[in-house]
Amino acid sequence: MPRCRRGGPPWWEPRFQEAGFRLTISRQAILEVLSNTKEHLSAEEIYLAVHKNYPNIGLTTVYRTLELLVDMGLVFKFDFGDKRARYELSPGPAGKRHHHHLVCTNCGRVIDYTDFIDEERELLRRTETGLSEKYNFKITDHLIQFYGLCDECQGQF
Amino acid sequence: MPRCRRGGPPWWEPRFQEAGFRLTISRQAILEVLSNTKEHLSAEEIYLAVHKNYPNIGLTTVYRTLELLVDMGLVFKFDFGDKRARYELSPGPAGKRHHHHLVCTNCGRVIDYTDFIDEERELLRRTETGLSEKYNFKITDHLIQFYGLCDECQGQF
DNA sequence: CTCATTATTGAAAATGGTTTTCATTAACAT
DNA sequence: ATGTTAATGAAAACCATTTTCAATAATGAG
Repeated sequence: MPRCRRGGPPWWEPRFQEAGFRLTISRQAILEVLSNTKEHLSAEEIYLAVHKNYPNIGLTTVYRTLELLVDMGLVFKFDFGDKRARYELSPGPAGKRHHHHLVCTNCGRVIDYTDFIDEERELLRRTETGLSEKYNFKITDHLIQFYGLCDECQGQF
Repeated sequence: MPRCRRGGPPWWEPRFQEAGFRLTISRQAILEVLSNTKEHLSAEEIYLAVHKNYPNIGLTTVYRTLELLVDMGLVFKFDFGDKRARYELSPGPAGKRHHHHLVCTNCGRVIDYTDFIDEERELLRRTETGLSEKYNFKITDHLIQFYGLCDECQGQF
């Protein structure tokens, strides 16, 4: 079943207009899949989900579209150490909050957390200022991930 | 030319003893290469460096050894987004300081920095405590990287 | 020191996620 | 509508990494 949208066009539509890219069926389908999941899907998982409704959309297109979406900043690409890239729709204008990830090194589970983002933002600000002065390096992005054992996996050790 | 060591056995030797692994020529050669560079070498680069002195050590062994060293905690494995893993000798007992990385998204240059590590440690401590309580997640490691434009690449945009 | 045991190794082949090629199709401006 | 050009699908290529398997070397026992 579709998510609650008030019929209006999805927020990413103007982004295509501006950038001059065509908003094709494939691209919409892939964005739909990403917007309807809380998971961190791999390219193949996205392909399989899209394939249910659009059996003629190929894996190649999924890869190409994801690359485009990442370049456009609509989608984030992550590496959680399981040998394949995983994708996640960016928070968007009024969407999810910015978050980071906890990765269980035993079972691979990934937990999103939005707590402590404020502290991290403060760290980021100071680091950015400092490093910018020292190395003349302009920070545009950051990656913060924590690794460890999740609830269920702690018992095993 | 060899680094200044006072002839004593390298610090990683006992780690092999304890773990019950054999400290073979290959493993020593690879550790030597890693301890004599400031770069973030890829498996192939390590292979090429080792190959100069030990032409009979194969790439397979380099991969296998690196995996072992990472498991033993003697070496860190990083992904800077250039499609291959890069390796770095762990700080060791009296070695380099713990550091994080600045990655230039234009030229790929990687800068190590040890500044602000204290702030990060503080963030880590608080985050660890908080997330541990909320999700019962035991943090054992973290990955913090900043992306942006290095000194030289800023002019291009 | 010698031998047996078992970890380690090298070469070649396999793996598997991702990218490229190229002919075909479909979006969009006019 | 229609032409231009971006976007697509299928198959092949790519390429870092892993696996296979027979050969070799490190270590402990005697």
